[in-house]
Amino acid sequence: MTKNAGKPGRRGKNGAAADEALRLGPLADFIGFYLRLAQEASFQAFARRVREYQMRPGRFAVLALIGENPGISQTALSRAAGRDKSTLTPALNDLVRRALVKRRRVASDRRSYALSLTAKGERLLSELTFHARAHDRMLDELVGIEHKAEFIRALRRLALV
Amino acid sequence: MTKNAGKPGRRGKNGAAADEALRLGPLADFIGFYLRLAQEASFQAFARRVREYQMRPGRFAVLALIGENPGISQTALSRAAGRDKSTLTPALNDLVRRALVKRRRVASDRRSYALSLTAKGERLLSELTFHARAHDRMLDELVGIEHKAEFIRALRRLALV
DNA sequence: TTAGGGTAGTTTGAATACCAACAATCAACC
DNA sequence: GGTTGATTGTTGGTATTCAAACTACCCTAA
Repeated sequence: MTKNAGKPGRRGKNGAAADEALRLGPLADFIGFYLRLAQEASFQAFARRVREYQMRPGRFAVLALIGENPGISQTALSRAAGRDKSTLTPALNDLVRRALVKRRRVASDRRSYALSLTAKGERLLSELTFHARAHDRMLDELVGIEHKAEFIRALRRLALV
Repeated sequence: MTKNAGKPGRRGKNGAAADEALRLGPLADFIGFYLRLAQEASFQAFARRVREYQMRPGRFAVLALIGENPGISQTALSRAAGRDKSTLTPALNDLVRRALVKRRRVASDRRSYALSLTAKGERLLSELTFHARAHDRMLDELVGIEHKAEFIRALRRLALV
C-alpha cells in the first residue's frame, strides 16, 4: 500500500474542483458556488484556446462589441460588456496600441470617443470568432443542446441582479 | 434628428449588461458571455449582502470548506475551492489574522498545514451561511426552481472543463 | 453669460486571480 | 545511506476587476 493520503481526484492541472472526497456542505446546493467554478473553467478554456493571439475573453468581448457597434462610446461599451468604465481604459489602451481599435474624437461631444475596429482588428475578430464558436459549441454540448435556451435565459435573468 | 447613437438603456449603477439597444452579434448566443455576466452579478449581490462582515464569496467559500473539512490542507482546499494554491496564501493569512481560522502544523507531513475554524470562525460561518442561503434562494427564483437541478448539473459539467 | 448639475474618460488604490520559481520536506528506489 | 523526483506552501510578477475621486466638457436655466 503506497501513499494516497490527501489523494486528489483526477483533474487537469487546475482541477476545477468538486473533489468528491471532500464535503461541500451547504455549498453543494448553492448556484453561486457552481456559477463561479463554471465561469472560471470556461474562462480558462477559452484563454488557452486563443493563447496564441494574446487574447482573453474580456478583450474578445470588447473587440466583438466594437465590431458590432462601430462608433460606440467607452461608457456604452462598458455597459454592454458588463464592466466598469474604468476597467476599459487600460484594455482599450492595449487594443489601440496593438492597432486593433481606433479611437476617434467626436465633434459633437468632445468628452467621448467613437470606437471602431481597424482592418487588422476586423481580421483578428474574424479569427477569434471562429475559435469562440468552437469553444461555445463545446460548452453547448456540456450544457446539453436541448437545455441551452433555458440555460441562457436563466443566466440572463441572473445577470440583471 | 438629434443623434442617439450610444443610447444606453436604464440599468442600476453598474448595469449588468445586455442593453437591448446594442447589437451583441455572435456574443448573443455564447454561453460563456452570459456565464461571466451572471457570475459577476451574483458575486456583487452577495458581496453587498454581507458587506458588513468584510466578506466576499471567495472568503466565504474558504470558510465553509474548512468548516466542513476540518484538518484539510491548503492544497486540498485550493482544489475544492477551484483556486490556485498561491491565491489562498494571502486569503488564509487574512482569515488567521482575524482569528477565524487556525493553522496547525502536521506531524506526519511537516510541509503542510491542517486548517480548522476557531470558535469565532464557526460563529461567523453560521451567520454567513444564513445570508448565503437567502442569497441563493433569490438566485433559485431567478433560475426557476423547477430548473435548478438541471441548471446546477450543467454548471458542474462546465466546471470540469 | 454664467452658474449649476450631469456625463465621459482617466487615475489611483485595494482585491483577487493565475503562473512560474523556489526552499523545505517527503517518498521511493538503489 | 544517498540520490532522485514529487509535493507543500510562499513569493514575485502580471493581469483584471471595482469603486471613488478627479478633470474636462456638455447642457439647461436664470
